[in-house]
Amino acid sequence: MFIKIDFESDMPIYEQLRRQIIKGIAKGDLEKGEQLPSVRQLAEDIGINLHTVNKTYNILKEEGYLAIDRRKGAMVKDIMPMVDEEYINNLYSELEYIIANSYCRGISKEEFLKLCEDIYDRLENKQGGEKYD
Amino acid sequence: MFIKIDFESDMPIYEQLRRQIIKGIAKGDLEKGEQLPSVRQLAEDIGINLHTVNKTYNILKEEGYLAIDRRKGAMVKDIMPMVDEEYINNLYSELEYIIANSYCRGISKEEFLKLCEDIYDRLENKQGGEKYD
DNA sequence: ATATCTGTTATATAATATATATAACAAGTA
DNA sequence: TACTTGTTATATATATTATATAACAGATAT
Repeated sequence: MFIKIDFESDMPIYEQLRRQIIKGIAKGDLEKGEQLPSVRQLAEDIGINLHTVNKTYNILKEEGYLAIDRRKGAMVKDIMPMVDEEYINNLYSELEYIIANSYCRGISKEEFLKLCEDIYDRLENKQGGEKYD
Repeated sequence: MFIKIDFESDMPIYEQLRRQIIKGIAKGDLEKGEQLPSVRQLAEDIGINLHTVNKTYNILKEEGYLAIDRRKGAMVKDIMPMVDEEYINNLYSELEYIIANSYCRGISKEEFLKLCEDIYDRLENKQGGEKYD
């Protein structure tokens, strides 16, 4: 896999892992229906504990990203999770904070939107193969 | 003050407080040079411990938002913190995650940019008074 | 001078979150 | 039978978060 954990980071390992898997799905590095490594395998690859991987997998299952089959392990769901009210509220509040912080520091609306646009474009180009790098 | 703490939240109190102060500065609810309540006063108002407020104030001082005078207390700095490389890297990585999450859930680039634009506009209109609500 | 207000420092305590280690289990597969 | 899944349980260690209490230096107001 493509996982890189920063053991010096303030962010918990299980959360770093969770975010990288979501990024992986968004980029298409992880395709829908694709099998993920077993909790033991991934834990060994990264050099962390099996329970930490298990925690991440279960959170992602709860969020609607993964399906977990007791015998086959975890796979990326065919259908991605919904945009419910809770998600929107969270997104709004998170963006409100990030934008407030950027705004205070003098980042203009245009700069900020450009940054978001670039990130979005980079995702969409990655979809369906490695046409661009 | 305008602080509302959610004691059920997973987010630490000191971090909720930190974000609300940053939002307050961005909105202009807290003006540059303005005095903040003393750590004891604010702690009492919110119903939390003095040290929790103190922690937030010191983080915000470290980040360049506040100046703390031992005798007068904390005030909003006249000059806002810089956009250094560390901040940009953090912002990028944070947005990359948020956008990946939104993208997976089917939020289009246009929807996302519109949301950011609205949040930005709302901030800018709040500046310098209550012209709009 | 005295009382009162700042932030600061120190110490202690409790609860929770994070991460690991080890072992065992049920169920499916080779 | 041996090996693979995730799962469950137990235990332990460490770090984070939050609180409580007390005291201190320095400035300010009465």
